[in-house]
Amino acid sequence: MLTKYSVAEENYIKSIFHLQEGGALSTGALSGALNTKPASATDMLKKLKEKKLISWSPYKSIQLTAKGKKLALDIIRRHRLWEFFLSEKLHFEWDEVHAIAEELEHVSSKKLIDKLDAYLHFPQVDPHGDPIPDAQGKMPHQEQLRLAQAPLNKPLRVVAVASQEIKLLELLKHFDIKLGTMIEVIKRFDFDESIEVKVGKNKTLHLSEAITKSLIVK
Amino acid sequence: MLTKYSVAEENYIKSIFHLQEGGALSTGALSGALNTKPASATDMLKKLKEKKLISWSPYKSIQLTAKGKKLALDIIRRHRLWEFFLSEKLHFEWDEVHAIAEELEHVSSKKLIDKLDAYLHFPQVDPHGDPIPDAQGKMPHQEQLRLAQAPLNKPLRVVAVASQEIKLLELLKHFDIKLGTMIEVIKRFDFDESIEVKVGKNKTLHLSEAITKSLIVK
DNA sequence: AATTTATTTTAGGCAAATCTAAATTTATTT
DNA sequence: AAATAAATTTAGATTTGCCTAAAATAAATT
Ligand SMILES: [Mn+2]
Ligand SMILES: [Mn+2]
Ligand SMILES: [Mn+2]
Ligand SMILES: [Mn+2]
Repeated sequence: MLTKYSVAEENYIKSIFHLQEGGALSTGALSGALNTKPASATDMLKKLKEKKLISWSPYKSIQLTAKGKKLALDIIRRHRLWEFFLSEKLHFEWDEVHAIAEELEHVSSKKLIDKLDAYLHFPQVDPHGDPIPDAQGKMPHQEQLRLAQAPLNKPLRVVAVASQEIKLLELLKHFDIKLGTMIEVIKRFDFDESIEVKVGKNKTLHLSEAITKSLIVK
Repeated sequence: MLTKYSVAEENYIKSIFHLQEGGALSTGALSGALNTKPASATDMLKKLKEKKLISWSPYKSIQLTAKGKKLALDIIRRHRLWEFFLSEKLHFEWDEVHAIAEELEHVSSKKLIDKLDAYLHFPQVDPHGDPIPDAQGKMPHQEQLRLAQAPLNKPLRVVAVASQEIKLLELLKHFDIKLGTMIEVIKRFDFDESIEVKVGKNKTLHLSEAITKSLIVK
């Protein structure tokens, strides 16, 4: 049970977990997310199947096994705890933590992560508002109301962003939108699915469809 | 200049640095320290030479270049800062920090290490009493008086241990000897180079040659 | 239903880091 | 100064993770 996995294996497992949330998971999408080629993904799928982390056969769909899901949640736990540490203690910016956590998440000591968790006072969400699985791999389910689907004229709080893309985070920083920011939808434009919002007290912004789909509010 | 090195390369460079402190450096000693075989060390020496981190030719001696030494000091900086963090903030024991830092030291972000340094208030020594190189790679030179060579009847402070071997650290923990512990040499026994010491106020211990050579005092 | 296009898998290769076994060189004894 | 022993290097393999190009399969069009 104390099996160790390689950095590559862990990155694949985590990506599979994230991508299959969003429905179907193709070899192409998987390799795309990992900056590899489809042929490489196929190689890895064979190995992950061998290790009973996924179920898959040539041309058939990819599913995490219970074992694979458990591993994925553990990696996500490490990733998000390190992100929280980087943001909260070392004062890194929103858009800088992800890349560093991508490396730190592979340091494997269980004791390290549990002590880090305690040191940070068991945070519930990472700096992007994403929930942090606990030591048993339980992850609180989060409502996924996108700003794109939100009702008009109702004050909403930004609780998460749907992507960690640096370009998105930069843009949000420019607009001064972060976790906790209050937003109200004023008007929808069917032409391009853009919307006009009120941010904070007095500022009015015009947000593209891409942005409204990336903001998760409550 | 933003060259990235592999985990294996970094481990070799660090070991070469440490081992050549203690005089001559053989391929066998190097591979021994890294738990590999001499043939593997030779392979790596070729690569490190190629990258101008060491000077070496078949059967000739191994020397770090200026570039190699700089890299070594940078890795040692990362290693010792993480050790300090693990000990000071996460309350790991003396003998647990080394193995984890061995992994953390390879996370490459310069900004991460400098922010960590600041967060820890620029510590001067790691939990084993070893000096931490600064951001420019300067490492304060440390007096290396071994308890084995120390004068009789003089109160001495333990400032470092010469090895991170778990077995040694366990033994020291058993004797309740740590950094800062005051020790006084009472008597030497030529028979086996062992010594009798007074530790703290009232306790008297008999220490083997292996231990007296591993304790650095001031 | 047949054809074309897109996706995925297989085949064959390469670089990194390791190994064992054999060859070479250096060091130590007689 | 040989002979023997020890250390080191080379030769040849293996595993992991990736690649390109070709083959196989599935999906979309005509
Ligand atoms: Mn990663
Ligand atoms: Mn995150
Ligand atoms: Mn290491
Ligand atoms: Mn140390």
